Amino acid sequence: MEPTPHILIVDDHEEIRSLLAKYLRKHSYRVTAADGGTAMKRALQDSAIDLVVLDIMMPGEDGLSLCRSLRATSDMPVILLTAMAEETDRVIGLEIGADDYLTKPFNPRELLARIKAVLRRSQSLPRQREKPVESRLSFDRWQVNTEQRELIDNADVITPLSTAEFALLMAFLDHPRRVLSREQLLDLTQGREAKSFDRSIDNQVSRLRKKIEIDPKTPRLIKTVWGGGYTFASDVTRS
Amino acid sequence: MEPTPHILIVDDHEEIRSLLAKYLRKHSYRVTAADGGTAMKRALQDSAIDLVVLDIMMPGEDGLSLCRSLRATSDMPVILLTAMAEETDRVIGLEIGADDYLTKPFNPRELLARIKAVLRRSQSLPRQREKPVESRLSFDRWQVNTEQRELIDNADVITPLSTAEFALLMAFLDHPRRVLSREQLLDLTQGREAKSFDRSIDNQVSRLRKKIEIDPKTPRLIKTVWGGGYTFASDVTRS
DNA sequence: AAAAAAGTGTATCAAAGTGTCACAAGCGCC
DNA sequence: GGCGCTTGTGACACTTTGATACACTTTTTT
Repeated sequence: MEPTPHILIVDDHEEIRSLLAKYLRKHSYRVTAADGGTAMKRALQDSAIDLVVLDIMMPGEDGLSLCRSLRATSDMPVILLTAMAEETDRVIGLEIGADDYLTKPFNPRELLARIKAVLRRSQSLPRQREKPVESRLSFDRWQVNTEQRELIDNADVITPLSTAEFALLMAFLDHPRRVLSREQLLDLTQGREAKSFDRSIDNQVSRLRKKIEIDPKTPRLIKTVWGGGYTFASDVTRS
Repeated sequence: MEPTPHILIVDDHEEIRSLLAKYLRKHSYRVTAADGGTAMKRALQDSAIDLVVLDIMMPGEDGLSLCRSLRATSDMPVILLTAMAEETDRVIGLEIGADDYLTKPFNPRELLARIKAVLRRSQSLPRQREKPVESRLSFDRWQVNTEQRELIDNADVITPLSTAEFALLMAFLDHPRRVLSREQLLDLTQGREAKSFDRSIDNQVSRLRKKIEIDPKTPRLIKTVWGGGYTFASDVTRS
């Protein structure tokens, strides 16, 4: 009974990040997006990542060396993306230890297939992960079924969550008791930047509150921080 | 709209302190300087510091152990300064958890660049660890639920607090029986500097008094110190 | 002691930020 | 295609906050 795999996308292009994130989420993966090496390392620290999709061409520390350093410390599965179809790149990539390789432009469906394949392969032989896998998340009076993306009540009543609601909830559960700005939440849930006057997070918060709060008018779980964002005000336990 | 970051410089050399302070202020950071561990701890208590620049070679308690103790209790970003370019020092520094590292002599411009980089990183995604989970605070006839950001009466009546009111109350509860100037309160509650003729703190005090004082006209908890600021005139107990 | 200056309390107002409803575009699914 | 569900946008009401104004208090000056 595995929880939903958690994919980390590392790419400096905002559109690619959000496109892939959206696509993979729709196919019920959990997704975190990072715009470079620094963000990648932080995400690996903060979350239990199962697979990394890594763009090779990035400003700053480039993808190949990131992949190499990743491989130096763990056996995290990696799928490389590149703009060039150079055979040499392919060779280098696989030599470095990438599990698979895709050249842009590619069909998201193809990436999905590769991800499935790599995960199946990597899960067949047990690997040691950076963090123990969490099986069940619970907070307040709720339990989260991350596979079915639904909430379970004390009384075993099931409340389904939409893709966006689930992503938002996971962002909060990954960072409880911390003020998350709307920008951060957008990045965590969709890997995209805010438009001007972006109110989508406010709306999702409103929708999520209706599902998890006893009285949505006076929320006790998702607190508003005026001028700052939102905070998840409850303990989260993994069991 | 982020407030200006507040940098704390810890160095025993007066010239270095004032030089760096001047330079960073010119680049519109807010700067506090400390000549050693004691002053550093006081500054961390009294102000909302965003990043510490810490000299490793200091008489008394040395920089490395200061850095270690800093890390033990918080995840404050730290940049270390050292006179020696020893590789071992670098390794030790980063192992201890410093975010970056600079060897003297260095160009102030370079320090500036590192500060920017570290702040960007530390603000991009909040870190995993956080202060120890809050206990219950109580004073006078009130109990504070810091998680829910609300006040609870003797008779279990709940009084909600706005974001700013809660921040102000926490500033007082962290420094009971001490005179806090309006500038300090602004820094502690919002991490910003006062505009000219800034009366926002006075306003918030007025609003907070209406909620916590029995008779707001003759306050017993938040006392005015004429020409000095305000004082919280009650014991605070954590349970 | 009176007058002036400096500092404070708070009502009032405007601006900024937030909650949420209605609606439409998009998508998946027959 | 048509239906239902999801999600972002725009709109509007409401809340929170800081600025301003003025009355009042405390201190300083004369």
